[in-house]
Amino acid sequence: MVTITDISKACGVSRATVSKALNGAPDVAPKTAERIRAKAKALGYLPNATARALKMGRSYNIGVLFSDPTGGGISHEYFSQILESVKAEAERLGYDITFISKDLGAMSMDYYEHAKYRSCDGVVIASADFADPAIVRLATSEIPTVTLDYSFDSRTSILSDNVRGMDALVRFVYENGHRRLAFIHGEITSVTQKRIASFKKTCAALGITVPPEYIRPAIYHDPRSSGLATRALLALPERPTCIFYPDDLSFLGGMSELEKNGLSIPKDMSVVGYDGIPLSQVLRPRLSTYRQGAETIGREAARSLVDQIEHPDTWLPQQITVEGELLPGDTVRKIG
Amino acid sequence: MVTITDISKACGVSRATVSKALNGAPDVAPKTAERIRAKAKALGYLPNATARALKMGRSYNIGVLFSDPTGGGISHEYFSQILESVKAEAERLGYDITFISKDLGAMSMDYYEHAKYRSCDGVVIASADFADPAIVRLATSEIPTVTLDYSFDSRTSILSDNVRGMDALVRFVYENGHRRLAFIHGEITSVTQKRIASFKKTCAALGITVPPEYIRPAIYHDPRSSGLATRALLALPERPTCIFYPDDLSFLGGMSELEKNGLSIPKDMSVVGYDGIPLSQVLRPRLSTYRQGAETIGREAARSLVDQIEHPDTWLPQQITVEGELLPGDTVRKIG
DNA sequence: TTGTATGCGTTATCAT
DNA sequence: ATGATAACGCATACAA
Repeated sequence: MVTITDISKACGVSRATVSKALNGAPDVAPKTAERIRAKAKALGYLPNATARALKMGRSYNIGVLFSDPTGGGISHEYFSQILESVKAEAERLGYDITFISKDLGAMSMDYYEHAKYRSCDGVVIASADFADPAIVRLATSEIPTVTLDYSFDSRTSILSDNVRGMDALVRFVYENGHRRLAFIHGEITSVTQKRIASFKKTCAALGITVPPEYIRPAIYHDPRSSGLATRALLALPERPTCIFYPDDLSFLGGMSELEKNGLSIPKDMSVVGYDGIPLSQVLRPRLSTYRQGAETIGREAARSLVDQIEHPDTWLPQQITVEGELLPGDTVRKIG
Repeated sequence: MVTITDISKACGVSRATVSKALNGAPDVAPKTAERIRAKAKALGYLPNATARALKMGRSYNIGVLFSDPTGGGISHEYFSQILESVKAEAERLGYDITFISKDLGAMSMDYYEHAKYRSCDGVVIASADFADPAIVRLATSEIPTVTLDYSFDSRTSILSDNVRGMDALVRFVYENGHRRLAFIHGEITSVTQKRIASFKKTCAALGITVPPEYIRPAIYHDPRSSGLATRALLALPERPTCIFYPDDLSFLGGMSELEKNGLSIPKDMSVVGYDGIPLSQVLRPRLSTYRQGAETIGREAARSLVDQIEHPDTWLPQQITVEGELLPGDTVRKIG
């Protein structure tokens, strides 16, 4: 490994001068600086992030926390899109990303300890159980953090506009003549609560009455549970004309249940999803859904985290809401 | 931040003794060791991975390289599954993982330089363009590496059994009475070449003649290009009875094209995919496909890389082939 | 403009 | 059994 010392010897200057030259400090003669840089390149010098981090107290490394309580973690398209864009933006800003988890090898540690252990300059907390004390500890620590879809006091968060999204979906369905809307929702989280509330509120505003049995619990990203909920809805004396699914993937569970009952979409039953993952638009018929701005969410998360890291003085916590977009698709039939 | 020095002061011993005690060195009195460990815990001491890495020349950090030339990178279910299992196994072994990319912030570097910059103990190279000189540089460097689905000389690689997988699919289709098989393949890579060769070889072994126009190029994970290829196949004077798709996701492009032509699956056309991602088994009809052992592939990659890192003396390069499994599904109709 | 000295937190060597 | 000291590679305050 070629170090700053090697260059200093090769150039006949001190290590300090080399360091300055390499970092573009003003107090070094242009000619010397150039000579040093040329030599560094010739020798194949590479800065050592580890040594630099130790010295500067800055690792240029940010942690990402994807502890999906619902299981799959990264492997859901929505989250992997977010990860991808966090990664891209972080790298653009000069930061690497490291996964934060519990229990590294033999040592047992919580999220906060892991982040400290790796000297992360900050952490993006996505897809976590925000009631978990370990998450709370990290999110309320001195480490800069940005949370996704959940707000801690005096902390920055990036929020997908669940209220507006659900509102848009309900209105879209309403405009197509539907009046009997059923909603299958995921596990109760703050996101779920927002969606349920927005669903009910918009229905009320439109004069739609939603019978309690039209609201069914299921599990996010689990087609099976949504299939069961669908079955329950079909067993009702008065069936809904449109079913809202917790997410696009869960819709697939409903889809197979509907087909099993000989119902075709959207002729016999209209459906809408949520997320707007690429898959939803590749299906036929195209799923009517609401696309969350995963890419924007990830980008903003990285951006505001780095901003917080690099300008702690002028930084203020904020809730950034990222708007999505209604994807009309073809699974809502015009009726009435 | 509480350091080893803080503990040494609090215990009235030297930093050296503290370090030894914390690392379970034999040459420290059991009682002192216990006292020190208790104090460390009481003070909330956390080791500093950065300082440790600088001193020991081992970062306990492995890089993962996901530069999907076909675009999406991590966001394809197959790769995100691999990432997930690499991560899980690495963490189990005490290693964190960092993404390796090109061009971090202002500094332009290639993959090798990035890995050195972060002092990665090793790198898992997945989903990359193995013809890229930057990849070659990394894979043939002194850094321990493991490649997925591609072999470099004297290097360890984890290979999905593409030959066996394609063979199994062809035989399955054959047994269901099909004799006119068309194959839409992805971009030409070593994996693709293996699949095409295995397809042709098995067909030949079964006495099936495959007309050249039954072999169509498309792009992996791109439903649109597979849709176009499907259209071309349907336009032939003599249509195939079964179409092989490059992967499960690409099949969706073919599916919509088939429906557009009023063909139902598998009544009017049989199809098979490749990968066996969860999505494929949630669709109705269930896709007939070959499940690659993504989880095993990731686990073996992490395991053999760490083995190479920790036992460089006894280590030997090896090609590990991971078997998959035929998922019969319901998209191949029994004919004849 | 350049160089000297120091320390970031840790581990390892070698005395004691 | 314990401690003093050096070193990993780098950046910086300060002296020259």
